[in-house]
Formats: sequence, structure tokens, C-alpha cells
Amino acid sequence: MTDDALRRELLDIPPTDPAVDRLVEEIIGRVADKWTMLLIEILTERGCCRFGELSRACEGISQKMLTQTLRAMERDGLVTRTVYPVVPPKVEYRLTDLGLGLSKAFCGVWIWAEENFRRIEQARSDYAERKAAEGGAG
Amino acid sequence: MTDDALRRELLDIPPTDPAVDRLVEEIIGRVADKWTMLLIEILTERGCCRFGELSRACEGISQKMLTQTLRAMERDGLVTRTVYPVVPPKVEYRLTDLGLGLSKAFCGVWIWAEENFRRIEQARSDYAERKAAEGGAG
DNA sequence: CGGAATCCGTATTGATACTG
DNA sequence: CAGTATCAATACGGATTCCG
Repeated sequence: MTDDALRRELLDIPPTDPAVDRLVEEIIGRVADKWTMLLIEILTERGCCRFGELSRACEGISQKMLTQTLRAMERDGLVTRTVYPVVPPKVEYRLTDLGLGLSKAFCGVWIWAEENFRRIEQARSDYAERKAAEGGAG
Repeated sequence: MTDDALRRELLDIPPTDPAVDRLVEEIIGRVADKWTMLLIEILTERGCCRFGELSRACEGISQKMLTQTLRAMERDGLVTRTVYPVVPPKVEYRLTDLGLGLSKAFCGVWIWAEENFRRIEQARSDYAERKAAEGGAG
């Protein structure tokens, strides 16, 4: 039995349907994204953020990508977007329950990265060294 | 206390260092990728795959992206690449312990997607409807 | 002033043909 | 079979512009 099948049995997930598989992969493709993960992390920590705050917290993101990513997240039901009709304008973003669930799921990936980044750095230098040796000798 | 701080305390993760944060984010940026996740899922299920097998299993990926993604994964120590000097050529890819750990971490995201894809579809149609209403009335 | 849409140069990605 | 080379398409990021 594959790990996947075992997991399905343990968790009582209904057997896989090809159409559902495609849909799940499409969703994975959408949320498995650097900026999405980063925004979810920030929103999880702060609870509620204005656009400018996200822009500052999500270092390196352009205004365009921030807007684009937030729109996609809103569309997928991961965040709510609340506009306050005040001057100056104020828009707040907050994770929905769905987004919070994804945040919990992502949490494991963050922990993995925090625990293993040294091993990855080591792997990278090993790889570079190996390639250099091959280039010189092979 | 933020969720993040609480998580750190519960899991005994050392306090965050800005330089480490950047590194962790860089790693997240690299592994939080559609193809990387898909390849890890496939390799977890099958244990060991040839290039062509991955190419067929990872539907929609181009040869170029497959090569590129596998190289990055090899470089980061997530997979091993074994070349058999036979004709026709045979190259096998397999997850390392590090890659298996990441697979476990990703598992939560897959389960989340499998459990919630209907809610996301619903959110998408709600969003479309809402936008259509705004366009017509607003 | 805060937030979103547009234009345009650059970097990544994808489809195809070709090689060992 | 397992890649590499090449060129077209697309996505990205920055500056600018527009809106309230």
C-alpha cells in the first residue's frame, strides 16, 4: 500500500477521483506560492493588516504582486477585504477560517524550513564542490 | 503573544534571528512551488522514479521545468540522482531523508486542499457573483 | 495620503527540435 | 531514454498615473 493510500484510509478521505485530483492540483498550484505563503504567515501573526502594512512586512514584494496575490486570495476565500469609507482611505485584510486552516497546514513547512535550513546550506555547498570536482577531473 | 511566538515556545524553536529569517524565507520561496510539491508527492508515493516516469506522472510539466526543478531539488539535498551507465540511459531519482521530511510537512497542505477544494470553488463562484452584482449595480 | 490600474523593459517559463 | 539548445510567450517589477 502506498503512503498516500494509507493516509487516505487513516484520515477517511474518499477515494481519489481524477477530476478532483486535477482540481486539488490546481489549488495547490495557486497556494504553493512564495508570496501567498508569506502573506498568510504575516496575517496569521498580526491578525489584521492594512495594505501598506503588508507591503512593508512582505519585504521584496512589489505593489503589483501584493495586489494581485491579495485579489487571488480574496477570490479563493482565504482573506476578507474590508474597505472603510474614510479619508484617508483604509482597507483591512484578514484571514478567513479557510485561510486560517491553510495557515495551520503551512505551519509544518515553516517549521521544517526553520529546522533544516542548515542542512540545505550544507547540501548546496556539497553540490557546488562536487560539481567543481567533476568540472576539473571529469 | 503572537501565534508565532507561542508556536516557537511550544516547539522549543530558538528565537528568531533576522539573517536566519531571510534564509528561511529564501528556502520557502524555493520549495513552495507547484512543481516541487507535485514531484515530492509523486516521489513519496512511488519511492523511486526515472525521468520519463516523472515526466508522465507530473502532468503538464515541460521537460525543461522538470529538469530544472529536479536539479534544484538535487542541489538542495532533497533528492538523489543516480545515473546507471547503461544503454539506453537510466537515471533514477529518490527522496533523501531531508526531502522525506519536507514531504511530511507538505502533507498537511495536500490534506487541506483535498478537504477544502469545494469551499474554494464555492468562494470563487461567490466572488464572481459579487463582482458581477457590483458591476451591474455599483 | 492610501490603494489600484497601466505601460514597458527584463526575467522565467513553455514548446519544439536536436544530441549522446 | 535523458537531457540540452533555441526561440516565443508569459509573468514579473518599477515607475507612473489615476481615483477617492
